[in-house]
Amino acid sequence: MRHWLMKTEPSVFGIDDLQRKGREHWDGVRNYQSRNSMRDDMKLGDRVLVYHSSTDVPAIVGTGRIVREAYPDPSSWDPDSEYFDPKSGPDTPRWVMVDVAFESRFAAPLSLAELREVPALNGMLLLKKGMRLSIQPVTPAEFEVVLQQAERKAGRKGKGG
DNA sequence: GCCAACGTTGGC
DNA sequence: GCCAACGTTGGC
Repeated sequence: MRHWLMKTEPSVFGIDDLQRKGREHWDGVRNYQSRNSMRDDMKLGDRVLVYHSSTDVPAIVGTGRIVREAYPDPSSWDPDSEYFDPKSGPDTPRWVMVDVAFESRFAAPLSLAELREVPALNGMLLLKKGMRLSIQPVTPAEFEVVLQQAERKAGRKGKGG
């Protein structure tokens, strides 16, 4: 089983939307490297960190799980979609998506700034300068540390500190 | 195949 | 809104 980080803009689709819907097809990825990750490496049951970008406080906000492996993204040949790509068609799909199921929503999101303060996450791709990939591999150790940090922060919050 | 110009991402 | 860092495009 692999671990991933998937970015999303909460103004478009955030962890609250994922929780409400239970699962969602992750459409709109238009970067070849991210597409290849989804197409070649994402497997059923893989775990996902959900990350909010382009928002006041960019943060990891919860977790999900891959519940359907890569299949063509129909928004790529929908002229009315903001994700439309004239080079993609039903017979020649250029872009793929996966389905992600909601798993958890952190009581206290872990902001980018907080993540940078965790020594064990020094090597995390997300924290590297210039890293813009919307789909990133995460090591099992990093994934575990993130969960621990989220629990720790939620615990502090719960005790009023 | 090079590379300049342009577009996008995304934190700040 | 700025701008650094990338990715893509297209002329040659």
